[in-house]
Amino acid sequence: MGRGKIVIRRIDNSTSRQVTFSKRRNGIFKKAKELGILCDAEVGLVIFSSTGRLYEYSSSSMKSVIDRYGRAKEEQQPVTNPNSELKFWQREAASLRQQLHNLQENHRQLMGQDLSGLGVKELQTLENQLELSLRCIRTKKDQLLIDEIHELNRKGSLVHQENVELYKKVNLIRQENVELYKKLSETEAANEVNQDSRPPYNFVEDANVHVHLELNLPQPQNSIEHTAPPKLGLQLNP
Amino acid sequence: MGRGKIVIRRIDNSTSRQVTFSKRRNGIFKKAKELGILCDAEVGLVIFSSTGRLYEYSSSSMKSVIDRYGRAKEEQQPVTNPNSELKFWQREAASLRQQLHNLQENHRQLMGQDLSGLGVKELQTLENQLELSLRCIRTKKDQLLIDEIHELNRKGSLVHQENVELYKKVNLIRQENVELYKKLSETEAANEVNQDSRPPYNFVEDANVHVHLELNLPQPQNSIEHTAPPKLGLQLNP
DNA sequence: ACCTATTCATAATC
DNA sequence: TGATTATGAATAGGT
Repeated sequence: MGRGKIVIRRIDNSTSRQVTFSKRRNGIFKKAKELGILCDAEVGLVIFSSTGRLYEYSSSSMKSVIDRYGRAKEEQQPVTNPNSELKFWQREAASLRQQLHNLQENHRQLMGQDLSGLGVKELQTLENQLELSLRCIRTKKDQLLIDEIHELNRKGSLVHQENVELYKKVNLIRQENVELYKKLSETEAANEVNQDSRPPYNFVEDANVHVHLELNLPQPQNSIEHTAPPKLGLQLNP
Repeated sequence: MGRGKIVIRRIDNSTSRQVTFSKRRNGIFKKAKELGILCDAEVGLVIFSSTGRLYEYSSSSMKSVIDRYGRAKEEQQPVTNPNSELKFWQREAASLRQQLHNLQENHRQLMGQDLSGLGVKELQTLENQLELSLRCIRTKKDQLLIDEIHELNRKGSLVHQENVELYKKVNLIRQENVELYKKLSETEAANEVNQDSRPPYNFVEDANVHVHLELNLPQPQNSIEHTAPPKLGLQLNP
């Protein structure tokens, strides 16, 4: 795989050796990565160049790989007390790893990956399960949205109620205003002072506002005759 | 570098994953050896397969490589310290348990359970994922079914072809029979022997069979005139 | 570092 | 598994 075939023996020329080292180091690192990804393997690779420089690659972390290596290499030490607890944890971890592995496979299939090796019947089961899940999730989502709408309506109602109160107050104050204006007129008439009467601007303004709002409320359903606040929100249960 | 190009991503099919693992593991070990020899480097390579099996190569000894690695990293790695070993396993188990727990939660949600605590946005994401999965799975299933139909059609064709050959033979033999009968009649006539001629039962029987089969084959598409076998199977690509 | 002829690794197939 | 082979990848040697 080059311009010519080479025999595998130490390259004498130190420059070529260095060049070849760089190239092949990259090559092997690439291969290591690919192996890890393609085959779902945990890979650790440590290389010291002839000059002593360290190069390393690990699919996870070098510490993890070395630890695992150390553990995997321990099949000696037959009978000692602290060993039994160690063994327990080792078995525990192995079991957990296995469970995790199984669940991961299952999970991937639920995600629609890794489907090769499944038959029509299994695919049908998966499909049914997913449809079921989908229905649950959609129901839940719709419920959330409906709840949110209800909540908004509730708040709208409160604001509406508040508006009703405010309109009542406005009416009262306006009434008071009218009364006061009447009294003032009477008093002025009694005093026979001929001044041009100032028009009640507040009153006229309020009336305008009132008419404008009435447009948004075609059916007044409460006892407040002329100053009802607009109804708010999407009414789900009228 | 094979019969076809591949993308570097986890191989779904577990059998091909294993096969590829074997091949590439050998490949990378070879590369590691060559690098060590050609470039006078110290190489350590540790690979755990997805099933947890350990494979290793070292140009010198793995212990030496790991020790040197530890020194280069200015860390001490007492791989065989029973106390820290115990701690490690306990942490490992805890970590695995945690991962398992997370995955289980995720899994349950994919199954449409345990949806409380999710917002509309998360539910929407889940829904999209499930719809995607569903599409994948249905595609896969449909493909399997279509493949099966194609296979059945293929077999049907073979049988059909065989039938064509058989019908040809039948025709030939019938022809031969007719000829023989004619000759026999002529011979008998020539011999002026006045026997009642026996009707050719075989011929009549064949004709009946022929008519019956023809009912299943309204459009004879080959040159065989009277004895074509019925066409089989659901024709997907006519 | 880049180029390319050549060897090599390996994906697909049986 | 193991063998085979077409094909793409790695790389030796050169600039």
